[in-house]
Amino acid sequence: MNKDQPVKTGNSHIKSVERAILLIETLAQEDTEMSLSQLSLKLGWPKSTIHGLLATLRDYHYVDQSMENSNYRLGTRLFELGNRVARSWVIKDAARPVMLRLVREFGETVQLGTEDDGEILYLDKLVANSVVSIMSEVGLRLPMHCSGLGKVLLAQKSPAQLKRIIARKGLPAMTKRTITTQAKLEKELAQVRENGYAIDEGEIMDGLRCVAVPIWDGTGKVRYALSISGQARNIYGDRLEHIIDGLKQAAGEISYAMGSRRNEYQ
Amino acid sequence: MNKDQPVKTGNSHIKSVERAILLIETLAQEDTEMSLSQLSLKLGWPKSTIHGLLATLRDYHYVDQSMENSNYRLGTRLFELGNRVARSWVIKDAARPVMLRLVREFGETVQLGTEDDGEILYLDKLVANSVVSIMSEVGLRLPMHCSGLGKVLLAQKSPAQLKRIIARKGLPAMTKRTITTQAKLEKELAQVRENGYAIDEGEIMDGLRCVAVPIWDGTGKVRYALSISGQARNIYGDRLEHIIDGLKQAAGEISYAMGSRRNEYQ
DNA sequence: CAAATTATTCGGTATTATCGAATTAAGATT
DNA sequence: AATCTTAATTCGATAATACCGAATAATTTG
Repeated sequence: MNKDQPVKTGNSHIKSVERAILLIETLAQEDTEMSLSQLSLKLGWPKSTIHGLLATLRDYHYVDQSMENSNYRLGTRLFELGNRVARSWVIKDAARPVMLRLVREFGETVQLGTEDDGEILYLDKLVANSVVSIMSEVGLRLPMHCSGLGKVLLAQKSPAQLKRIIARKGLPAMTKRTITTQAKLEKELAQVRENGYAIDEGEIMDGLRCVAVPIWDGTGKVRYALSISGQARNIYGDRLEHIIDGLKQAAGEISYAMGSRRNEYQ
Repeated sequence: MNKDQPVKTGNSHIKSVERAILLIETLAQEDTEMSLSQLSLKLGWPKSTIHGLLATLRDYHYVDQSMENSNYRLGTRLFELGNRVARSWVIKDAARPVMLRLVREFGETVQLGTEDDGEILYLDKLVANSVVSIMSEVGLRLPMHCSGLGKVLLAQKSPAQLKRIIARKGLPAMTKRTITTQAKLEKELAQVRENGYAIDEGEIMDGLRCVAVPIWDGTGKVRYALSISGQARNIYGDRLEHIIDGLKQAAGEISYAMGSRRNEYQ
C-alpha cells in the first residue's frame, strides 16, 4: 500500500532539452531580463548554442525577447500554462470562499498549500492588509520542516517517507529556531498528529507565527493544508485558540466540499 | 519610430527542444493526463523518443507523472513559472482594487487584457456574482478583432501593424456578427479612436456585450485595456452610458497609478 | 495464471546540436 | 557623420548525441 514516489532522478537526460530548461530556470531565478551575453557568461556555454535554444523557445513564447534591447525574459506562454495547471487544482475553488471568510474574521494572512516532491508548494494566498509582508508567494516552494503547512503534511507521512524526504532535502536552518534534527522533527510531528494542528514559531522567519491544519480530500487522504500566519505578537493566547478553532472549522468545510465525510480531527 | 516586432518565426529550431515543447503543448491541449502510448499515437513519434524527452521534463517538474498509473500531466513547475511571469505585470496590482470597485458598482464581469503577439491575453478577471476572482480563464488567448479589449488595442496600431496582424492571424468569424473584412475593421477602429471606447456586440459570442477602454502606462503608450462585459440585455441605454463613464474613470485611475499623466481620452 | 498491453531500457547509426569564427547589427564616442 | 566597440546573429565543419527499433521489464486484464 506504500505509494512512495519512485523519485527517479534519472541521469539519461536529453542534453539540449535540459539546457533549454536550465535557460528558463536561469531567467526565472534572476527575475529580470537578461542578454544573450549575460546568459552565456552565467552558464558558461557558447553564445551560438544559447542563441539556438532561445530562438526555439522564443518562437513558442516560452521565452520573450524585448523589442527595444533584445534581452530575453520568461515568456507569456508560461503564464498560460501555469494557469492551466492551476485550473486542475479543484481545491482552490473549494477553498477560496472559506479562506476569504478567515481573512475577514481574523485579519491575518491565509494560505493554502500542498506537498510537491518533498517541498511545500503554495497554491493560494489571501493577504490581510497588514504591514508585514510574508515571504511566501503563490507558486513558491519552501522546505517542509520549517513551516506550519509543511509540518501538517509531513505528519501524515510514514517514517520511511519522512526519512527519504530528509535524505533528499536535508533540514536546512532558516532561523535559529528551525528544527534541524530528525529526532526533534519526529517528536514535533507526533505532537502535530496529537493536536490536529501545527505551529511554526519563527522557524522560517523571525517574529512570524503560523498555525496550520490538514484538509482531507475525497479519498480520505491529507493532500492539502490551510494556515493562518502573522506577527507573533498578534497571534497568542485566547486569540490563538480562536484562530485554531476557526481554522479547523474552515478546513472541515473545505474537506467536506472535497468529498471527505470524515468528521473529526485526529 | 515604428517598433514593429521582428516576428522571426525562425525555422532553425533545435529539434529535441521543439519536440519537448510540443509534448507540453499536447498535454496542455488535452487538459488531462495522457499515457506514453497515447502521446506516441497522437504525435506519431516512437515511444522511446517520447520517453526520453518526458524523463527529462519530469525531472524538472515541467511534466509530472502520476503515481498510480504512470500517466503524464503538466508539471507543477509550470505553475510556479507562470506565477513568476504574472508577478512581472505591475499592472495587475494597480488594476485590482479599481476592478473590484467596478464589479461592486455594476455587478458585471470586469477583465484586464494586453496584446501578445497579435492576440489578446487575459491578465485578470473578476466575476460579478462572487467576490472571488475566477482564475479559470485568465491566461487564455483570443483573437483581437472580435473583442472589446482587442479592438481598443488594435485601434492604437499603425496601418502597417494592423495589416501584419491580419496577415498572420486572419479575421476568423466567431459568430455571424464578427467583423471579417479589413475595410470594416478599419472603419470600426476609427470609430473606437473617436469614441475612446470599443463595443463588442456579440462578435465573439451571441448575446454577449462588452465595453472596453484603453489604459495608458508611464511611457504614454496604450499597452493594456479594461472591459466590462455581460449579457446584452443588461448593458444598454443609460446603464451603458454609466458603464462607459465608470470604465473611463477607472482606466484613468489605473493609468495614473501606472505613471501616466495624460488627462483626457482621445 | 496466462496473455496482452504498456512502460522502460539498450545499442548502433546517422542525424543534428555544438562550437569557434565570421558577419551583421546596434550603440557609444569623438 | 564616421569610427570604434560591444553585442547579436549566422555559418559550416565536426563530433557528439538524439533517434529509432527491438528487447526487456513491469502492469493490467481476462
